[in-house]
Amino acid sequence: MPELPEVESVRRGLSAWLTGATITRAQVLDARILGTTSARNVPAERVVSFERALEGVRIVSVERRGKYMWMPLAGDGLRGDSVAGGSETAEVDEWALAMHLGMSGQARIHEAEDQLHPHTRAVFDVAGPAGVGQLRFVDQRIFGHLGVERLVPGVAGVGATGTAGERRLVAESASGAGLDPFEGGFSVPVVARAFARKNVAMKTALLDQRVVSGVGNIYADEALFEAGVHPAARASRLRISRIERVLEAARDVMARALEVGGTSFDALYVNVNGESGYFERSLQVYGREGQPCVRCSTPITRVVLGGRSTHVCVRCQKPQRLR
DNA sequence: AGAATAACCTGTCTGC
DNA sequence: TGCAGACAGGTTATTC
Repeated sequence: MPELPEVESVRRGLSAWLTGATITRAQVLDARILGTTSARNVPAERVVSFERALEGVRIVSVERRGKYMWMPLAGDGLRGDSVAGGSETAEVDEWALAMHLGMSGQARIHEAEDQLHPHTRAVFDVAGPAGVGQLRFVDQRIFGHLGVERLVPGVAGVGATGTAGERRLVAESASGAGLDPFEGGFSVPVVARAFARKNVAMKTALLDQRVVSGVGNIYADEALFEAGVHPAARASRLRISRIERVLEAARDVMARALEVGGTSFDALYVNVNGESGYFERSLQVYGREGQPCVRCSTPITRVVLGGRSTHVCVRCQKPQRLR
C-alpha cells in the first residue's frame, strides 16, 4: 500500500515526534510482526529480546530509503535482539529500529489512554522533547515488519555518490535497496543506463527495489503514463532518453503526491495522525479501468503484468518505441 | 536471466 | 442472506 510518498509522510510525522525521544517501554502484541515473509515463526525469546533491546534507548533520528524506514538508536545497555544472534553487546550507535509498512502497516502517534485499534501489533511508550505518548504499529495484514537491526553500508550500486567507504549507513533490511529518486546521489542518467542493461518490462524494472527504490504499483503506472511508455516495453529496447523520461516522471509524480500527503483510497493508508492523503484525485490511470484517458478519451485498460494490476492507455502508451 | 506463481495475512466487494 | 471468488498500495522464495 504505502509507496515512497506515503512512507515519507509518515517519516516526517515520526521525526517531528520521536527525534530525541526515549523509548520507556516496548510491547509486541503479535510476534509475527517481527518475522519476515519467509520466516513467520518467531520464537518467544526473540520477542523478549526485541522488547528489552529497546527499553531505555533514545531515538536519534528517523531515516528512510525508498519504502524502508529506520530509527538509529543511542543509549546505554542496548543489546542486539536475536536477528543478530542474541546476547552480544555492541556499540549502541550501530543499531536501529527498522520499520517497513508492507501493504497495510501504519505508524500512529497516540496518547496512552486512547483506545487500542484491533490490528495494533506493537506499542512503544516514548518520552521526549515533544511530550509523552505512544508509537503504535498497526497492520491489518501483517506484511509489515519491525526489527532491531544493525546499521550497515547501503548499496554501492547505480546512482550512489562517493566511494564505497562513504556509503550511507542503512538498516540491514534496507541494505539491498537502491537509492531512491529523492536522495542526493541519485542520478537519472546513471540509473537509466542500468535499466537499459535489463531485458525486462519497464514496469518490472521500476518495481525492482534493488535498482531504484520507492516506486510501487500506483506510481509505476502513473510514471509510465506520464512518460508515454507502455508498461510491457522492454527496458533494453528503449532509447535512453525515454527511460530517463520515465525516471523523471516517477520522481515528479511522487513529489506531487508527497505535497498533498500521498495517496489514500481508504483508511488503510493514513499518516501518524490518522489522516488520509489527497493524491487519489490526481491519479491519471491507476484504478481508472474503463474510464476515459485524461488525454485522448480512450478507455483505460487493465492488464496483469508481473502479477500486478497494470493500468494503461493503449493509445498514449504505444508499445513500439524502439532504439 | 527472466517470468510466472505462490506464499505470507485480513478484509472488502461483486456476482450468483 | 450466504458463499465463493477476485482483489488489495509489498516482498520473498521457488519453479520453469
